[in-house]
Amino acid sequence: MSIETLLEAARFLEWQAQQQQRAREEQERLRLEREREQEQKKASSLARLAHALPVEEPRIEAPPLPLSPPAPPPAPPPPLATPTPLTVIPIPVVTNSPQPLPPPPPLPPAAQPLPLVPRQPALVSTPGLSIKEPAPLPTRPQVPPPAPLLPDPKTTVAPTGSPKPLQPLPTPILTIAPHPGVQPQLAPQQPPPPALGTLKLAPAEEVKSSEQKKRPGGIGTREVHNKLEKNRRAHLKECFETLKRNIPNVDDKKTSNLSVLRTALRYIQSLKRKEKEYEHEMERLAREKIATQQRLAELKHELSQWMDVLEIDRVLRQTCQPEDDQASTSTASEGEDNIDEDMEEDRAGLGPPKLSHRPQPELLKSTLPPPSTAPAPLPPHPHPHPHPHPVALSPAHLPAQPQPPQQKTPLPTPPPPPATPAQTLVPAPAHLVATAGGGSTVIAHTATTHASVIQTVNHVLQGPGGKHIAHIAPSAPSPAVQLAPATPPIGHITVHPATLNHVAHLGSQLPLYPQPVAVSQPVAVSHIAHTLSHQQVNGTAGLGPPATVMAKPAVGAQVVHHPQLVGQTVLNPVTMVTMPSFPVSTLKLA
DNA sequence: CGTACCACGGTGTTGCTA
DNA sequence: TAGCAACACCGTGGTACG
Repeated sequence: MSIETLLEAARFLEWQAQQQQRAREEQERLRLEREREQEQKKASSLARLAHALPVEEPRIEAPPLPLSPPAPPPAPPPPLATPTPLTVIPIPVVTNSPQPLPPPPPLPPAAQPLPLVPRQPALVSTPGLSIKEPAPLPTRPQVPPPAPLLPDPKTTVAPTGSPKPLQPLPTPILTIAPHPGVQPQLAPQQPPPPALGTLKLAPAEEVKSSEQKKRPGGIGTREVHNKLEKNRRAHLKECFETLKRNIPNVDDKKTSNLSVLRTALRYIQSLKRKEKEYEHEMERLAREKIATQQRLAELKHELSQWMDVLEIDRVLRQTCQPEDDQASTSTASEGEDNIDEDMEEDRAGLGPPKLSHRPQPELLKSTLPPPSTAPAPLPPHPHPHPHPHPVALSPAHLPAQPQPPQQKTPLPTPPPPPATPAQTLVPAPAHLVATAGGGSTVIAHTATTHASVIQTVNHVLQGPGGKHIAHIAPSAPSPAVQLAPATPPIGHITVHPATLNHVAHLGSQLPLYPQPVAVSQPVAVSHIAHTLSHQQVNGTAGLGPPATVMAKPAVGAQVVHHPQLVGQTVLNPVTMVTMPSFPVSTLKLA
């Protein structure tokens, strides 16, 4: 504020100086004109008209009024300096008004000018003079405000006439008000625009009191105060406009401040509501995300298990390959294809009905093809399922995997991936044991490294059976260590009656599977054993279409369905050992 | 003491209504 | 078109605060 005031003061001073200069110029010009006129008049009609003077005087006065507009500026200058040059100076000084100046020049002490001027000083003198005179310079600050405005009012007022100007005048000078007659002249000087209101209020008494008050801190403080208040309101207004701009759907100019506030309130409330809604939405999405991630983890786990199984199977087959050459082996398969293949092989003269070993290519093929290849696959590959190789015995088993038809019948639906914990699946070395004891062939095809299973197989192999084929394809890595923790009890073990003894030992021999071993349908096993003895193991026994194998009681296929052994089907007379913990565990004994 | 805030009153403008 | 209400603007005085 102080800065502004200073600036204003500076500007005022400049303006004042300019005004003074102009006033001087005008005054001089007027003087010259008057002098010239006077000279002319005098010269022309001195002798004739003695009245000429009065007429001229009015003229002279008149000019001052019209000139007054410009004059006013000079007025403030009342600065004594200007007047000095002129003889009139003294008068103007007192009145502060430019008008005084004009009158003096004309000297024509005629009627009007004189009375007016003297009155002003007199009236003002008491209150105003004391102030103005003592501190001409200090007074400037007060004068300035009026000055800038003066020009306009004067210009407008002056022409109108003496009476009208009076009203406007009072305000500026403050003290002048009382004198209507004087005011007109004075008005131009100070009547700055200072609010009309103030002017109105300016009745003499009030003005005096206010002036007195103002003296101390007076007018200056009030003006400053007004200015501050004005700035404050401007700022307030700006804030309202800013607020209005930030509120959507608000008319630019037809909304009052009150409506702006109300609209803003509503807008803020709506934003809060939206915020809450979005928070809830975010929470919901977060929960959904967590659930999805869990589901994804499960799927990954299943996939990893399946992949392990596939890998194990592949490795197993690769490893089995050499042995197959020596002893006929068969991969799990009950499909027609397998049989057909076996048949073909037989035709090819690969060998007797026994166990026909597959050439590696086939094995690889069977393994390589992804589970997807077999839509309704049998245990083998319908899905990378844990027990894709349910059948490991008959020669037909090896090639079997690819065959879809059979799969349908035997193992209806591949069980969902075992819920077994995600153990690290270590490709279990396949154990293929081929022994030719008493003309019987025993093939153990296992995809699990689990010691207990292998042990079992070995044990079984040692038994008195004819052909013993064990195909164990656990889905789980089955390292003993890993299985130990949460190994579900062995589901079912179907064993040839003759091998029951040995199987019975499983429970005890399986260090990791202390659980009792269940032997299912020993009767059926007998059939199996019987059929096996008749070359059914190799599939050449006329099992017929794999799809119907199950239906054929003669086949004596023993199918053990364990909740977790979905899709495991043993078409050939075998003993299937299912181990829940393992994706696939099949033990077939012939 | 300077500044800011508030309240009051006056005035001008604008839009609506009888 | 006059009257009215609503609104904005302004000046002014009082008060609180740093």
